[in-house]
Amino acid sequence: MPTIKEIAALAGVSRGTVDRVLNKRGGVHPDTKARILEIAKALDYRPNKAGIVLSAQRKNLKLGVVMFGTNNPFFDDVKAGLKQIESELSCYNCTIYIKATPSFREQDQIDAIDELVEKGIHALAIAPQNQEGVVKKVDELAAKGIPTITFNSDLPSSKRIAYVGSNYRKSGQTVAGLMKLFNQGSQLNIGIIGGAKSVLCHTERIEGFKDIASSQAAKKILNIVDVVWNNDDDVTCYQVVDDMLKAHPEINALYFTAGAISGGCRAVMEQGRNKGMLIITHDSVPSTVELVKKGIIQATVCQQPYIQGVKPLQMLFDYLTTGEVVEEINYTDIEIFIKENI
Amino acid sequence: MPTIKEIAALAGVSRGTVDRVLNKRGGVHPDTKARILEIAKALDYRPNKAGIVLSAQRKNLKLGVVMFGTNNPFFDDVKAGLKQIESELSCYNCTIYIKATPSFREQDQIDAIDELVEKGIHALAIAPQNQEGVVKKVDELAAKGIPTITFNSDLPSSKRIAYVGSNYRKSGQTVAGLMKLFNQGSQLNIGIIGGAKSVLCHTERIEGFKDIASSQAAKKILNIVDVVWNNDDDVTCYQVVDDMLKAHPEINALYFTAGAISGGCRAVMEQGRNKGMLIITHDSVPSTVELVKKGIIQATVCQQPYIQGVKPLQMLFDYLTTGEVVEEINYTDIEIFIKENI
DNA sequence: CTGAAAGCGCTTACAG
DNA sequence: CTGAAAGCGCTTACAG
Repeated sequence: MPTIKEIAALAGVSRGTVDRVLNKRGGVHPDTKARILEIAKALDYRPNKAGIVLSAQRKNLKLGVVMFGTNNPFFDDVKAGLKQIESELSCYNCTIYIKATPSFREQDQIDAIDELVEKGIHALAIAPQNQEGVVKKVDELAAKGIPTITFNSDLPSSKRIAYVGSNYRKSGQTVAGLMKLFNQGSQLNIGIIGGAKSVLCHTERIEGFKDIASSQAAKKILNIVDVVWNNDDDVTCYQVVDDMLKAHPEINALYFTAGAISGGCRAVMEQGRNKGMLIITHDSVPSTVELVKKGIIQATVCQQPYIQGVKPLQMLFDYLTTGEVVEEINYTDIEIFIKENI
Repeated sequence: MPTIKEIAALAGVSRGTVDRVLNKRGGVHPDTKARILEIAKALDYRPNKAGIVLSAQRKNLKLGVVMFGTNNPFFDDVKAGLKQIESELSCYNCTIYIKATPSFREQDQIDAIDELVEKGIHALAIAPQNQEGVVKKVDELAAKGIPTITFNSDLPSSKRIAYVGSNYRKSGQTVAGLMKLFNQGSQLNIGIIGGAKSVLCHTERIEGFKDIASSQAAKKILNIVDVVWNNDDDVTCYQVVDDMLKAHPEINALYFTAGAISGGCRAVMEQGRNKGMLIITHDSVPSTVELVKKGIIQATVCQQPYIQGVKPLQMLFDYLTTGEVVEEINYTDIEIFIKENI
């Protein structure tokens, strides 16, 4: 592998000059520049990451993380990923600041970002609320030269450099596909339990489900009877499912598109409706895993939460140190778990 | 983060001495050693990987890879993983030598290992045939100080330091679990198509399938009618499936536990038996993906082949440079793909 | 526009 | 048993 030192020797210049050219720092005579680029290309130069990272330690990088919904157990796995990458990056003199805003208030998230900027962060990873103020704030940071990566939920209209998370529409399609397979022939009368109408990922999953359910091939099999909302709250979920099942004795399948699943399942069991009831959910919080193992939930479709914690910070660190171009859309895998592989 | 330099200053010794203690190179006065260890512990010293890797470049590490079944398209994804990690490690002055032995002959694989040792490899990654001679060879390398990691297929009785690959028994169980869900209530009469009786992973999958099929809960639903072998060969597979279907008109489900799937599916289609036939397979070679998309195959259970290429070399490199303790058993995820998420 | 030097953290060969 | 020095590849602040 060629090094900057070798290129410098071949070009008859100093390593500093080669560095200036290769990293586009400017201020190099065009002829010298051309010569260096040619040699680098001929030798197929690729920078040595260990060298870059070691040198970058003097920058004392600071990365900020902002996320909402701290009290949702889904985020426990995300946090585990954050802890892991934090421990790795701390060896490189890189500090992570995490701000979790329990509420869904726009201003809280904006304040959190401001506090981090105050601390001097060089880049931001955010699980954002889909609100205009947050988009504006992200664009503001971009203008200041602070790159942002969204995770778990995207802000496609903002100037964020990348997104790491689920393709929610496709995961809703996958649930519909599973239901189709799980009940070949006979009809399913389906109750859908969403989280909140205002949360994009919950509605996108339902859209995805409908993509398949309303297709020619599935029209007669997947019959959506009702859609209710539980605000990710267990007590509410118990109530709405209890009501829905009483109102619709024909329901024989449930699709939980968000959290608070166990409350809803309790209603199913208390009404003695779990026998013959097909239940598919998302994510693998402990209470869901328990219900899958017991056979109450037949399948749960997951989105690699751990990776959602690790990858954004890894990408930002690489971006800031090696200047690596980042992939814009990084969908996590849509993983299907049943009793046997959970 | 504390560094060796800082510890040396605090202990009043040179960095070389700290290095000797921390990396157990011996030859340090017990008192000095104790003092250094105490300081390192108090400061929670963790070595800087960038420093280690940079320094390790002078070792000019060589890693060997041996794998069989080159002509099996399953290994294309594994090879893609190998290429990726090879490109990464080449920046660190680390060379990868790959030997693919097309045959299943024991001696070929042993010869391949010997050639690599001749080249001076510091460690070996091998997708091994489960044969006594290979086990002995791996133990021989271990005695020489050359560590081995198995991938795709394990040699648990050997002195290999780790395994990266599928838990085949569990993946067979997962297929049975899917079949149970896919046909709630009515009975499935199942034909199983294995690869070769002598290949451990094929038989383990069948054992796993039987674990579930013979359980109290599934006895009446999952009825295994016949088990045939195709030697991972398309022509053979067409023939055995053709015969099996003719002999057993009651068969309404097929479990392909190995390769050569498309040949078998052709037999199903030519007999007009695909309507109402539940087919579950393993892995995602292009022809299988095609059949899943067409709806001929309902689901395929995969084992992260790309990771099986990347991880063994990554682990060996880390082991040789940082001395990191390696996890012994590294099961890859059991991934379920259906039409919607493939 | 360019170079020389120091430094990031770790390891190694040599000298004593 | 221990230390001083050089080196892995890259970047940066300074001098010219």
